[in-house]
Amino acid sequence: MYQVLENRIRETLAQFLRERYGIDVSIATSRPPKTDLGEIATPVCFELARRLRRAPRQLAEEIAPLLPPIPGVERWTVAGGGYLNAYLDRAAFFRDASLAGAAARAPHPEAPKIVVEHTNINPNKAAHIGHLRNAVLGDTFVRLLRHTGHRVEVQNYIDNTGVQVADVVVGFLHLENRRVEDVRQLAAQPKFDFYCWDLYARVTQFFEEDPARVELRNRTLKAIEEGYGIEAELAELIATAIVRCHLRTMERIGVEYDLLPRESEILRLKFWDAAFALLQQRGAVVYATSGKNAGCWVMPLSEADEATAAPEAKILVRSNGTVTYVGKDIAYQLWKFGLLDRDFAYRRFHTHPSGHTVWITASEAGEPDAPRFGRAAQVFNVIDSRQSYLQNIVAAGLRALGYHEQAERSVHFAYEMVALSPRCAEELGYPLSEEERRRAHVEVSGRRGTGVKADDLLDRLEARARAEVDARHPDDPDAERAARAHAIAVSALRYYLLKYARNTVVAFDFKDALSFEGETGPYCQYAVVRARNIFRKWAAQPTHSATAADGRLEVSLTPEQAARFLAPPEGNEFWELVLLAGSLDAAVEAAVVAQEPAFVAKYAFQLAQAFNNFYHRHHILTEADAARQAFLLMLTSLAMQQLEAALVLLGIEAPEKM
RNA sequence: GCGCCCGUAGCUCAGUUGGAUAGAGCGUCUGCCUUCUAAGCAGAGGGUCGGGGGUUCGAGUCCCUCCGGGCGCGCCA
Repeated sequence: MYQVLENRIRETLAQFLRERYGIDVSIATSRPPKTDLGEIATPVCFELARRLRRAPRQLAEEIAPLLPPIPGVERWTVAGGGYLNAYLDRAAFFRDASLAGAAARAPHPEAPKIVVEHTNINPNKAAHIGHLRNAVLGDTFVRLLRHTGHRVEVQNYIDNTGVQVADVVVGFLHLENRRVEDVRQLAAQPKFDFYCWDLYARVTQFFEEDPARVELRNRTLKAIEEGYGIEAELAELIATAIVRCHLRTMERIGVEYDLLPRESEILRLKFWDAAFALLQQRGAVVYATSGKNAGCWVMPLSEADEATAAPEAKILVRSNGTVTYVGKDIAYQLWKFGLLDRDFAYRRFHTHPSGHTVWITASEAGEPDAPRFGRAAQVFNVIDSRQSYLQNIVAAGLRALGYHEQAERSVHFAYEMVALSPRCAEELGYPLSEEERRRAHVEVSGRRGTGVKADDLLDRLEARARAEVDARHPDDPDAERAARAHAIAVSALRYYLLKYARNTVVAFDFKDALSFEGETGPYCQYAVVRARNIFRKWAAQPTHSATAADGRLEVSLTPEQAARFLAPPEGNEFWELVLLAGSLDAAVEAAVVAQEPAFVAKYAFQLAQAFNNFYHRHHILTEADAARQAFLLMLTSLAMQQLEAALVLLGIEAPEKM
């Protein structure tokens, strides 16, 4: 609702200034520090003052009385050195916000498609907290985009033919001397991803002990890429089993996908050949005949500099003819935009708990009723910021092909890594040097098997939540308590990963992550539960049960009464809650524009905090004045609805009881 | 060496195209449960926004510079 008012004010003001002063200026708006000063302010007169060479305060005083009426705006004042401050019609805002609710905008079926690629875990070991941050950020951003009416396709890229899978294959074959059948049995076990986590770390050690063993990896990788022998068979087996483990893990926190594109198909269907032909055709790659890159196909990244003699270039095809990761990524990015003259075949792979189907790519025999994947108008790649160099090269590749618009619309949705706080690393038994102990954080290494596994963390969160739930509601059915503990655990985890801005390194710490108090997901859920309790008890009163049976709040309150309860000064505290509750749309829009899901997390917490404060000060069920009680109920309803909606966008569900 | 990011309260972090008196959580201390659930609320204390210079009506925010820290820069992915 707030955003609607903001837009009205911006448009009206811009038009007014154009007509009266002949000036085109973008109108910035902000929230005044206190509601005494109004609800929406603009410093536009300062900008105007510069252009017209007049005093800002004088201009503001001249403009304020002349502004045309704006629906929802009661009056204007001039404040400070020349702010124009709008005072909203409180009762109208309350009514409109309550009526508008928090419904998502329906996407147009023909709207341009946005592809969001996230998760992308190497299918050779269990997921860890770093992967959780990726998935939670990506998933939340997808929810925000869909809520604002965008058509979104979620892709989770599976690098099933890479070095990491090859290493685990080497582990099974040469470290453990397993046969395919042995591995097949292991892969059917529930914690196969944990098994591979340890094996992968052992393989890393195995290579370090004797560098000559790397040859094993190279042979294995080649067999996997070309798809022959026991190695390829094992790689397929392992990667598919691990992908299923990852999907299970992500389903625990409410993350779902549309498509799993696999590297094996990019190879088999010769996506690279098509991309390479394009790159050659348009002169975007050159064959190096001399220098350190002799024998390779490279993409020049800068003009040859006479001073340095060696222009910057990225190798796309190695001298042995194999394609680098970036090369394959360029091909994949081209496919996402529908710029590659080929497509995958698709098969159903899995059904999420919601009933949604996840598709996987195939090289042949696709199912005929598969949706049309790819052909995006915009692509977000959720990848940690350590890969920004490579993401830039992918975009440079598109530009080199002349696809400037698609390069612009290739967004690296970057976020900083999740490391461990030194305390946490020591808790986990990793030895630290004196120097590391003084650091803000220490990096984990999947290669060495250090880090916090996603499922372990979730188990701990659920156990902790379960203990809290059991202490409060020992007599409730077991299944209900388990479901609530799960909802609380998910909320704690998702909020913890979403409250940090993307460019903040998260120094993971069990104490913070396992907390259910203060700025946490459970705190936000608790506010919703408190509101629900009020309605449950209110509806249980004999005189109300009839009206509340359909879940809708039916109380009688005239606009005049609402206006009276919201009037300053006594009504200010209510008005501030109304205003905040009515600002979800503005928070979501800001989050989408800035690509920063943390904005919505912060908003949810603020609203929960404001509601808890209100809850504490006003006892609704014992309110004697019927009109006042009706008002308080409506206010509670508004705050609850908006908070619930904000939480759903964060992937958090409030349980009935806590 | 080059590139990107960060430096705000004891700790962890917000601070939306530059805007009004810089905020929150945790921790510390003090109060509040016969009340709609205390996973809560209220209060106290805590700041040269890393240092210096500049831009302007106005800088935590933009520019320059220095200091400190993180991450990249491979015929790995």
